[in-house]
Amino acid sequence: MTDTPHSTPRIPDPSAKWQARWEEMQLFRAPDVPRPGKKYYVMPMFAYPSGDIHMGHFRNYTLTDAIARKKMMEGYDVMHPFGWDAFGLPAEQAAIKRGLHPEAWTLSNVAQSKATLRRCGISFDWSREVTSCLPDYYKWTQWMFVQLFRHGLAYRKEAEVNWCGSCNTVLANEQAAGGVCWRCGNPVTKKNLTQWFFKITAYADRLLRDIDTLDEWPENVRTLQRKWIGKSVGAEIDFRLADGTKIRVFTTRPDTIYGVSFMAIAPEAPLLAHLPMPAARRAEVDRFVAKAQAQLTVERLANEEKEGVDTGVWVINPVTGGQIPLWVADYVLSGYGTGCLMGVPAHDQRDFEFAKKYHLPIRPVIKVAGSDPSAYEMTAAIEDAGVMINSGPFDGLDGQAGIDAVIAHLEQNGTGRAQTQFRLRDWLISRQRYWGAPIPMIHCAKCGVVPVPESDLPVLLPTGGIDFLPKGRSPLADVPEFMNVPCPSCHAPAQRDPDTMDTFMCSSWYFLRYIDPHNETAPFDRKKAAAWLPIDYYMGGISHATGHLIYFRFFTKFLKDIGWLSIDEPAVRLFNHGMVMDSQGQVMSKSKGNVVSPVDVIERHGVDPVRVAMFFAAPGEREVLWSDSGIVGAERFLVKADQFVRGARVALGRGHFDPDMRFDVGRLTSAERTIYRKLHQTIKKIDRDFAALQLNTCIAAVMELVGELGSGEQLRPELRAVCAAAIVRLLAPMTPHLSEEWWEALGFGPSVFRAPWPVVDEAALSSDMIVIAVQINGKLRGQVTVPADADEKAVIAAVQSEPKLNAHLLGKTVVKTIYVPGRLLNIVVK
RNA sequence: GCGAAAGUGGCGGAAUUGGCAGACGCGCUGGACUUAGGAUCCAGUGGGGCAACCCGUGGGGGUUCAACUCCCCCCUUUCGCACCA
Repeated sequence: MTDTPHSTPRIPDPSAKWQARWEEMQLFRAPDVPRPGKKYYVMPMFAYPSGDIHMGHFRNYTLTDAIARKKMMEGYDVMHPFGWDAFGLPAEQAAIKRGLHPEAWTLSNVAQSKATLRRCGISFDWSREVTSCLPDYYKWTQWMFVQLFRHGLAYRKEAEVNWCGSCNTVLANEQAAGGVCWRCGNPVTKKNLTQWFFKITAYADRLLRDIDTLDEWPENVRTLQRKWIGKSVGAEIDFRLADGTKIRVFTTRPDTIYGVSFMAIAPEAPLLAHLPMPAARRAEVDRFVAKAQAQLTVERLANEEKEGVDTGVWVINPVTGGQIPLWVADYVLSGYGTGCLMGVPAHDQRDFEFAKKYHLPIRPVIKVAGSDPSAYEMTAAIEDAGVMINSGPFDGLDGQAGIDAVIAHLEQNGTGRAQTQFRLRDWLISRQRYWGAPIPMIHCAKCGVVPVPESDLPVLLPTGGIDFLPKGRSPLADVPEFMNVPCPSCHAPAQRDPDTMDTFMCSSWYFLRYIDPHNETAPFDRKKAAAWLPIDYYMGGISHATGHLIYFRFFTKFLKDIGWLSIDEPAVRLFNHGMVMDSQGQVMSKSKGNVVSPVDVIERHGVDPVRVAMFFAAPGEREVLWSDSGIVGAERFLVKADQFVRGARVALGRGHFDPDMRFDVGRLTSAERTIYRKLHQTIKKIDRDFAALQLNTCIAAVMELVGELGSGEQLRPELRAVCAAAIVRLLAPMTPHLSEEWWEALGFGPSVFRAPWPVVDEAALSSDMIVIAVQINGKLRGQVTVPADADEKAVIAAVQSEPKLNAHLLGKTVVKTIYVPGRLLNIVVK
């Protein structure tokens, strides 16, 4: 990125001076316990230390920085902490590539990024910094694991899991969405492994229900979470083989039980091996299962054609007693419901397609809106609710009544019951990688799985002499000094768990550690947590909608249940910032070579002009196509503001003045009144736009004000100085260093962030004359200026006395007039 | 395929939520000051027209005195989810 020699006057960058002052006065140090009702906890998602920070980080953190600073000026005890999400695969991969240890690589990135953030003047309370790969942090990550285990929410099971062959590890369901690895994008395969899971499904109902309370979260995140949790209400129904073997299905439509014409079971279903299939069928089924299992998840998703094989086994419908064939089908998911479904082709489109392909009967049993599907050949399934037909004693029952009646019947006969299913799966937490927090569990031949006693935490990740190259099994398994420990319970020789935890475990509770980062006896102090929580403003990217943002809600609820927290939800408000792209609209990435470093830009222009340019480019939630060209306007504006502020001080002469002095509008000149009104309109606009993080229009408002003020010579010196003091403070969240410099130049101290935020003078807003837009037949024809208290009649009279406007009315009849007080008059004529 | 969001000058974006479309800025054009201008200042800048006016917020319909805004259909882009029984 080249930069032409300077085409605008530079404004001196006072950032180093003020950053040192802030450090000295501990401006950003949050109190241990905030004053009641006066706390404000604002945080960006912590960062993955993958190198130095780029313009995207700069944007995110200057946004929370601006919020934090405004809240300080509004008199809040602000906590604005930061930390490092420092465990995880990329560090390992980068370290392997460079021949470094992941820890060395990670910590050097942390140091580099931190230096840059300090250089940018972000108002983080560095005394609360957390780094998830350090033992004083992951000790408590392990502690969390132990608590989950003790409360029955961490368990081991053999399961078919998502495996990334490139990262050589298992992945959580959330990390394998779409059948590809979240980190490297490689297709995911399935493996049967014994792994640790967190029983997040036990919280599915609460996680879903409480989404309704998150009314300051973006609607799209709430929708994504609802769908991800995916609640389905219905029934489970037991079908039987002739020999009595139960085959259980889940359905949301028990009212279609008379329409079942086949059963379909997932190729992965363990039950398949035990079914009494005829030999010829068995061979064909085995071939089909082998083929399905060899397929990658992505391929299977891409294949819209449903395929299956008849097992030759017959099943009895518990309600009708009818015999139906059991098929293996690749569209049945082994992980959802029971891995087996009842095929109702007439009322489920997937079943319909399957039945068409394999010529299975299609029996309509639901009638919608009077048209009886038995009477014609169906071309698609009817999935809407309707009246039951061809259903024996249930005929005529409608919708929910039909569902309830069938469930009642099933329950009476012990062949089924009401049941709710979730799409959400338990959270697979173990990883076969080195760079993570060791799972604090010990496997003893005699005692089974025993948690490491809390007094023995942390289980240190060995750092010396480890071969951490991925081999598909845990590197720690090959470190005997780590693996071999006495059983905490019987003291016999035992083995540690060789796996490490998913990094999302570290990020599920970091917001709690900020509250009490140096506590050595507990993850955090409950009283401090009660005082600081919940997070008032949480800033992050949309990409975490169904991962981290569900996990940290889960942790919050769990910790509440075990008495550590008193809140149900971790964050009151969530804001998804937009991404920063290069000027072509491409994502910045090292491989593309289009990464812009904030350091370079800041060195050339100073911190605050870059901040202004970034804020001014777009509202906070929108993406920004970054180019240096925006800085030009920012610099011009800041030079003007600088001149105005300094000029105002000079005009006033020496001595103190009250920056919040009110003026009696009646005693101001008309020019002064206009400016005084504009000033308070600006304050009002900024308060409103800031709330939505539309800092672009906040800056535009100040630009307008500065433009209207000009040199300010038309104003009495006191008013001019008051305007200057207001501008300095209104800009302070956006231009913290320059505002400090100006605040000092105006004669105030010690920091503009200890000064009060300007308050709107409502009396200043009113005006004696107002401009009314005039429309004739809905078309804008001009304006009239009338006294502010003019009524409709007076405005009409003003229009008629304006020859240009009146010309439109001559020879016409006024049909009606619409008057929007203070805004607009529309005259409809014929 | 389903869902969500978006589409406004050459560009980034405004529009008090149904009330003067294009605020603010970049860029561009002309002028001033200048040895110079890539500084600064002044003026202009959606399109058409000498003008009165006309047209204009992806396209087409509709509701309304009034539509970027609300409703219906379509197109494009981006992002989620992707057989969840």
